[in-house]
Amino acid sequence: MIESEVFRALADPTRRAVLERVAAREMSVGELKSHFAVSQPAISQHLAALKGAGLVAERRQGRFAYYRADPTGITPLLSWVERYRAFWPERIEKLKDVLKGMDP
Amino acid sequence: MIESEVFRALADPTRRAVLERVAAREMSVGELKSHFAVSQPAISQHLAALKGAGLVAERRQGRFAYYRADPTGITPLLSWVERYRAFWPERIEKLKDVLKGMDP
DNA sequence: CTTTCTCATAAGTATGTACTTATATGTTGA
DNA sequence: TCAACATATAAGTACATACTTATGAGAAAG
Repeated sequence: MIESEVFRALADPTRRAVLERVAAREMSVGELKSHFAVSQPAISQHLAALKGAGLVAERRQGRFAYYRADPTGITPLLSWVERYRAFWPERIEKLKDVLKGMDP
Repeated sequence: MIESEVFRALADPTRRAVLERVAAREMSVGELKSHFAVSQPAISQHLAALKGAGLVAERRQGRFAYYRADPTGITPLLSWVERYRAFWPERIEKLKDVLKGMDP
């Protein structure tokens, strides 16, 4: 299930930090690695997980791989939250509007 | 970190389903169990994880334990999403309003 | 008191995950 | 052509997690 993949991808703090880096701006694996205390394969593995969850996109150029966050990636998460509407009577209505404003 | 606990708690599909049940209405462990194909200890363990993440609250009455979803529990998740503001220029502003409307 | 119930905890197991080092794949520049 | 580079993949390891069965703790009912 895609929902589970997104939640699982975000459950790891290092992976969230990686996502936040590539959300700030597109970045190569090497530059990304320079910000973390883990090996290059670990970064590549985190990126693969984020990509599998639809949270990042990849652009290949020569021997470099540039990653950036995909803004549509957290949609499944927001959709899941939206399903709490019955539980959160009024508050959730505004979130619904946010979802409508997003690309489908 | 509480963020990680929330994401980890929600990463498991059974646990999300449990949370959705107790979000619909307060329920005892036994009744909750009747909706799932896992053992009673498994349900208790899922509830302990959800409680640890602040997603459910417990009410004890005699030999029964009643669980209900805690609406403030997903706040860390929404706060994390809100930190994407720089990445999602306009869309996220509305989500910010949602957070303001919530109990702190 | 003792049995029955509701639930939590303990202990064991199989699978998943986050990392490592080593190596493979493909690209560039000397 | 080939050596250095950037990244991905493979394989191994330590720890986490999702389950199980067995048992413990407390409340209710006989």
